[in-house]
Amino acid sequence: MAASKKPAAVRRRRGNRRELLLEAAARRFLYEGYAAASMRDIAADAGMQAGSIYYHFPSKADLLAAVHDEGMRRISDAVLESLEGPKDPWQRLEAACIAHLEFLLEGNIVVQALMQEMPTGSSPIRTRVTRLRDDYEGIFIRLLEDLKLPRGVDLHSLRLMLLGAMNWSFTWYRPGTETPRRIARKFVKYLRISLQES
Amino acid sequence: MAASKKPAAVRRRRGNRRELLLEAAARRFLYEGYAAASMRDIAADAGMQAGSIYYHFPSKADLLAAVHDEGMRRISDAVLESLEGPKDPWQRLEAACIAHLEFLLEGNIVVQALMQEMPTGSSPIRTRVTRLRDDYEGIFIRLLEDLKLPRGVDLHSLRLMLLGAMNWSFTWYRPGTETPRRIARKFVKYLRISLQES
DNA sequence: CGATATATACCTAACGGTTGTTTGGTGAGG
DNA sequence: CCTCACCAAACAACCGTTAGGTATATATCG
Repeated sequence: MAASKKPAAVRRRRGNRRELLLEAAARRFLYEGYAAASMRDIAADAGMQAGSIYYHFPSKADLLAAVHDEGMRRISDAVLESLEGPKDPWQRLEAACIAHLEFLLEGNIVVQALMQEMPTGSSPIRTRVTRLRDDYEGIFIRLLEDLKLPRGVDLHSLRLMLLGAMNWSFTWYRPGTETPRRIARKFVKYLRISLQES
Repeated sequence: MAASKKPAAVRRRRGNRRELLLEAAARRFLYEGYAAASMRDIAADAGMQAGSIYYHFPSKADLLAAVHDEGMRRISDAVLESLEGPKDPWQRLEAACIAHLEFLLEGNIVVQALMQEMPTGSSPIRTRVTRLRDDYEGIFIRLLEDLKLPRGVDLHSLRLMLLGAMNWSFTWYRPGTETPRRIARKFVKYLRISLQES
């Protein structure tokens, strides 16, 4: 019995389960929605009791906010990293779209949870989340500017169109048929054919 | 007084409040989400008691299904009606997109509620809703086929791209800046420039 | 070095409130 | 008189959250 003195308990150190909790919450928020996901279920998925969540997060709303923050951070990092290679503006846009879609459709649960539920009302949490989202979409604004498109093309609408098409794919995408990479390439291609000749 | 023999009570005949209930439910589902909207609030908006809902609908899930059915019916009718005028394939596509976006962004609450919440899980309700949605999107498939686009253009992806861009606009659209009509025109234009030369 | 204090990361149990739903009744129109 | 369309009240179940206790790891001290 001396061998099992501290079998797995040693791994349970400062802040270890917090990450687990975040992932469990993201999964529940994604599949059931924020309101329908109960703190008890989330806690159970993370292997703890409902009350224990409040050691890590002050409320359910803050849990959602934390999921959003983490998701935005991860997809932002991935997209920015994808831009380190290519130099050609169209290739850069394509690389960003591929990274965006791959993270959204195959990536971590935490990122996918972003699409399902926005903090409701006009809470301070919501405004902060909105700002994070705007910052992220700013990346794509800059990519479109670099394309040097002909006058008369509204970059604002174009960004909304491209990101909208990609984000909506979250609702219909099922693994196995098309890869996120190929979907992203097609979307960019359809825009490229038409807009490139300046 | 013969004219007001049955002043307002006559309007309260078989199934009259059902419509009101549907509208109230749609509004609550839209603004608060399905799970967060309570039967008591919905009933109060329709001017009745919570229990009275169950005279019209057997459960909350069926209420959501009814909202979906009604919403799909309304937007389908609107889009099909918009196609009665124009003959040119591109004009027909544009007309359909305008009708789609106008109904989605400014139209009836019942239609807007479609975008917010899908029946979760794999319930029979969900599969029926999904089938309705597929039928509707079939309209756009046919419109794209009529365009006689060059080979190599995947109509399936193109439909998903176009409808995705439009549906996602529901998340960012705010009245006052751009009209749904102008947004639809731009989206179609960006595709048209690139794909038309065959 | 061993004993003791402290902080961490939970658990257990309970709180008041809200949930979807059911049951039995009721008043008015046909 | 009877059916339609509701009301009033209650049901158990579940909700987010809180309070208090506890075992473990780490730091402090004699």
